Amino acid sequence: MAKRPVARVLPESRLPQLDRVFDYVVPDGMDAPVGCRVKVPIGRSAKLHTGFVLERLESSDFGGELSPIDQVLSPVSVLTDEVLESAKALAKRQAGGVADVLRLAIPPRAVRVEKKWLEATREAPIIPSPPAAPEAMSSADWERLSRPGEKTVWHLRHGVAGSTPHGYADIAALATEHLAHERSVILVVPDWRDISLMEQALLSHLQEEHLVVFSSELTPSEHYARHLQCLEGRPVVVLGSRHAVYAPVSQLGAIVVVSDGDDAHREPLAPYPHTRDVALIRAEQTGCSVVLAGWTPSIEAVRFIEMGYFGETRVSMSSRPRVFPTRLALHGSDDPAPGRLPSAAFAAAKEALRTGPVLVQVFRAGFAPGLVCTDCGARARCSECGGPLAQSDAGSPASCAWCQHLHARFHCAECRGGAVRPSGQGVGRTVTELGKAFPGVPVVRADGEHRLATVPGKPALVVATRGAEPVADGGYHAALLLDGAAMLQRSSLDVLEETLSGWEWAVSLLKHDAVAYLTDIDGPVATACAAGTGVSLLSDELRERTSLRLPPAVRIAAIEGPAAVVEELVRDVSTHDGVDSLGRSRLEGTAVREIVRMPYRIAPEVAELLRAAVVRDALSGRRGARLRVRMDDTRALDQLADGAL
DNA sequence: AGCACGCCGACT
DNA sequence: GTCGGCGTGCTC
Repeated sequence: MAKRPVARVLPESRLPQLDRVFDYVVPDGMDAPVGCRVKVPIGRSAKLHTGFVLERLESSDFGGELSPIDQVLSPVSVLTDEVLESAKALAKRQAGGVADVLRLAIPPRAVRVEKKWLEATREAPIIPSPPAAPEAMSSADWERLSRPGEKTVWHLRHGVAGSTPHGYADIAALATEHLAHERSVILVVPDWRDISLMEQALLSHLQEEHLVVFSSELTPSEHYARHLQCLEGRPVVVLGSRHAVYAPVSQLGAIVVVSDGDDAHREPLAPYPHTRDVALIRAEQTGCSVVLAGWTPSIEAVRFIEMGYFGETRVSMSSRPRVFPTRLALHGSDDPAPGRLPSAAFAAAKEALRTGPVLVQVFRAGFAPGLVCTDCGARARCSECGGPLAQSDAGSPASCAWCQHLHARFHCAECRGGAVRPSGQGVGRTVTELGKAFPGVPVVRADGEHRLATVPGKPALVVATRGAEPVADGGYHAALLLDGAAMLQRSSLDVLEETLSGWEWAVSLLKHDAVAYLTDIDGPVATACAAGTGVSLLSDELRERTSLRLPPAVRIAAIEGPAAVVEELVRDVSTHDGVDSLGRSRLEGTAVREIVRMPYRIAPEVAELLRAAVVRDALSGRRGARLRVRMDDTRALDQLADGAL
C-alpha cells in the first residue's frame, strides 16, 4: 500500500454545496501530490469532476467507503500551500467559495505547454545588482518601501522621462531592489496600457527572464505557461492586471498595487475580491510588504493611513505641474472659444501646440453618449428595454447603451417626434470639433476602442477618455481637462476619488513646466486640485462617511434572492450589534436585493453566517432564484441610491 | 449540477 | 395493476 493512501480533494465547482473537501483513495502506483489536479467521481453523476488535492492523509475520518481517484490530470502542483491558505482566507472574507477563488488564481491546464515546460532544462538566472534609489526620494522612504513586512502608501512622482512616467520608473527600481535580494515582487496595475508602460520601465533594469508578464491578451495556454514559470522556485518580477495578484511565486517580498482606487482592481467574478484585499491577505500569509502606489491615494488608502495601519512616503509637491482652473481665473475673459474651450485654455493650447503634444481629457466614450428628442428634449430611450440611446460615431445609427439594440429610426415616446440630437459630448464629437478649432493640427483619438499606450513628442491634439490617456514622449506641453462638471454630477460613491485621480494622472503626464487647464468647473474639488490638496478632501470625505456609516468606514453585504429568503436572512444577521439594513431594491421577477452594513470587527462573523445561509439555500432544493451574497459591492450601493424601494 | 429515490395520477 | 410525473436529498 502506498504512503498516505487518502487524498483530500476540493472539486473545481461553483456550486456552494460542493465547495468543501471530499476524501478519495489514491490507487496503488498513482502519483497524486498535494496541489495537483485530479479527476474524481462526485455523487451518482456519470461524468467526472476535476479538483485539487489539498492534503494527503494516512486515513480518512469519513464514515463510508471511499471512491478512488479516477485520474491525475497532471502531476504538477499548480496550487501551492500559500495560495491555498490565501484562497481560504479570502473566501472567508468574501463569504464565497474557495473553489471560486482558485478559479481566479489558477488558469486551466494546457497540455502542450505543460509538456514542454516539464522537459525544459533551466539555468540559474543572474541576480541583478541593487539599483540606485530614485532621485528626489529620501533614504528613509526608500528603505521603508524595500523592507518586507511594511505596509506603505506610496505617493508617486509626477512627470515622464521619454515615454515612461517617473512613477513607473521608480516602481521598476523598487522591483529590482527586491529581486537583487532574491525576493519576488508582484506588480498589479489597472490595465493594458499600464502593463505596456511598466514593462518598458522594468526592461531598463532587468533581463526578460526575470519578468513574468500576465497581459490580458494572452491565450489560455500562454497564461498557463506564465503560471508554471512562477512555480519554478526562482525569484521573479510578476507584472499584470488584477489576476496577477495570485501568482504562485516563491520568496514573495512585496505586492505593489498601482492605482488601487481604479475600478479595474475590483474583480467582477465571484467572490468579487478587490486586488488590495487579496494583497493584504497574501501579506498576512507570507510576511511580504504591501505598497499602494499612485498619484492620488484611494479613499481606502487614506483610511489605512489615518488608522495607522499603513505608513506613507513623504509627499513631494515640488515636481507637480501647475493646474489652472479657468473658471476661477480673475483676469481675462472666459468667453467660449471654438470647440467648447474657454478662451484662456484655447490660447494656451494653441501656444503649446507649436512645440509639442497637448492632451485633451474627456469624460465620456463614444461620439454622443446621450441622445435627446429634437422636438421635446426628452431623453431618447430604447423601445425594447428602456435603456438610454447613444451614438458611438458620427453617422453611425443610434443604439441602446444597455441592450445594444440598433435604432435606425427613432420615435419619441413623449411627443412622437422622429429625430434625435446629441446631448453632452463624447470623444468622437470632441475630436470633430477640435479638428475644426485647430486647423492643420493632427488630432489623435484614444479611448476603449482606439487604444494607445504612447504618442510621439510632436505637436498633436491627443483626445482621450478618462483612463485611456497615452503617455507622450517627453510629456505633454499642456493638458485640457474637460467634463469635470459632468464627472462630478454622477451619483456614485466614488465620484470624488475618481475625478481627482483622473485629473492627477493627466497632471502626472505633463512636462514639468506645462500647465493643466480645468475648463468647466469651479468649487472645492477644482480648488483642491489646483492647490494639490486633494488628499485633505478625501480625508474630509472619509470623515463624512464615517459619520454616515458608509463604506469604507463600514463593510457592506448585498444579499440577493427571493424576497422571503432575503428577509429572513437579513433579520437573522441584524441581531448582531451594529448590523443594519441600508435598503432594499427590486430585481427582475420576484427577486430582491438588500444591502446590510456592519463594522469591520464583526464582518468575519457575519460573512460566515451569510455563507452558511447560501450553502443551506443551495442544498434546500427549493425551486427558483438562489440566494446570493456579495461583499463590499459599492456599485450595488449606487444602484440602491438610484432606485430604492 | 446531476442523478436516484420516492410517492401520486392516467394508461397500454 | 404499473409507467412516469418531478419534488427532495446527497455527493467522499
